[in-house]
Amino acid sequence: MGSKITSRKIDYSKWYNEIVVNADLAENSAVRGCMIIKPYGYAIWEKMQAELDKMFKETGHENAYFPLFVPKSLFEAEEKNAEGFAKECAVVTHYRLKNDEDRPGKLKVDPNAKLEEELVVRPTSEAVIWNTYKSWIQSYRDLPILINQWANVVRWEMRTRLFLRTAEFLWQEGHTAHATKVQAIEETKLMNQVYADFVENYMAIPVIQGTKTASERFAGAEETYCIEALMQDGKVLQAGTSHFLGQNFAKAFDVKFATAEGGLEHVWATSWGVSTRLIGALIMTHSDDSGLVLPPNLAPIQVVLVPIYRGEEQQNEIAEVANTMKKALENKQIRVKFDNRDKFKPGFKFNEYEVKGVPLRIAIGPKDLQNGTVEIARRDTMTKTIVNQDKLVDFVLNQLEQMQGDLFQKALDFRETHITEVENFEEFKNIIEGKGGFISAHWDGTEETEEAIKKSTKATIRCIPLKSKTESGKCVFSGKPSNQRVLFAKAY
RNA sequence: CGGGGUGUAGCGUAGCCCGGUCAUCGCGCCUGCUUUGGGAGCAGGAGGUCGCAGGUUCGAAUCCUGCCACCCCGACCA
Repeated sequence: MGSKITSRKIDYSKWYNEIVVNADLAENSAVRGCMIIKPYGYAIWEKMQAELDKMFKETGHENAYFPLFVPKSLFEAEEKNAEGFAKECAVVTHYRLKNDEDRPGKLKVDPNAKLEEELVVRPTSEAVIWNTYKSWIQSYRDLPILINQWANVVRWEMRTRLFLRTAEFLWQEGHTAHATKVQAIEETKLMNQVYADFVENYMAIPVIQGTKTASERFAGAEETYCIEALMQDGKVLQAGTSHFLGQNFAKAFDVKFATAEGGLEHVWATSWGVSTRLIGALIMTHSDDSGLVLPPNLAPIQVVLVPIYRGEEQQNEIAEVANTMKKALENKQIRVKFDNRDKFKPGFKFNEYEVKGVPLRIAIGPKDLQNGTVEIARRDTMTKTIVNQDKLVDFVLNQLEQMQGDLFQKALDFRETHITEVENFEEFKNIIEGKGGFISAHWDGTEETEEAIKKSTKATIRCIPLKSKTESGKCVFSGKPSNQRVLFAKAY
């Protein structure tokens, strides 16, 4: 369990649920496969939102909001996209309930309130947005359109998994329109880079950037860029995608613009998104047996102050010192909580904040008052240090920065030791069944081989990495010639 | 939709084979006192249509039938 997960036999879902429930992050909802995010978990999401939003704006994007309901006729306009999502759509067919005469006090759907046209609850918003863009775009002067939406979407998956694949989830979806193919592809790559930067720098999760194979591509996309992250149990999670949509949506929704040269052309599109699935990635990358471990850059509470005292007089005395420290730390933009609740003992609080993954805990007791010190405990290493009060602020700043870097490095080391180059299919199967992680292998580029490997091992091609050298070799499955290695893994 | 499993207090559970002081225990909750440098102790207390509906029986949490819900495995998962 926890950080020492090396065996594939461990019941990972149990470990995961344990952390989630203990950490007050979420619990299963009465609604099938949906989730309830408690305030503390939501605070993490808000922090992620804030940082991502900043990055989107720095790259020229604006926020907007589009409807939750998509009329079926609009939804089916881009055929590939519609087909890809058809099997997981929640559909609104009626708009009214009425009293059930057979069961007093109960309601039933009013058959007279059937909608003329069904409404699809958005599984993604391309359709409704491109229908809107049609009226916003006439000239090259209207381009590019660089819009992002923060929203919820619904995908009626047959099987759900908390945070990783919930029926309803929160996300952001960017939808851009460009005058040229080159610009659209640049946008696609740019956002892939933004995601990689965010996930690595804020979440301390190393990712591999790459492109998807045709079979793993987004329905309706011509190219899908992704970031893939390795979890502690050896499985891989797709953490974010950025799609080059070509002119597919422009053609489906008839979005044309007048060029500077006087021509009329379809616009080029991209879409990109990350979701609350990232919270799952965060948990599965850093957590250990004692609960969550949050990277300082994301932690809603970075430092918690726990007083230790005997009697009201001493409590007041310590509270005064603690409040002074709190102010000093807050002056350096550190997020601090002083937990002066008298109902709980220190040991209880220590445990509580460990479960919640608070990076640093400062304990102040009578000994510290006497010595002018505090005890500082680090969540990731579980080490304690006695620090002089006058050096507190510098120490904390330094430790937060250190911890952010250490968490990333630890995850990176784990990943680097879990990328295995293999040359034959026997080896391939052994790694997948045993060690797990990424497998770097040659692939002949055919869908048949990809499918056959998936059937035989459950491993899929996670991506064709952007940073990979060309190298000639033989396909690990078919033996046919190949000029590049791709990354295989079992995925969530 | 297939295969397996589970429904007993807010949560986690014992009891079910073999029907009869069996509604058990832990956590949590409430009151009081003592506690506070690693999840407090003691004493007292509140809280349950045993998933639902039938049936068998003198008697059902327990046996039978049907239904419902949830979980796990699979199919599915841009």
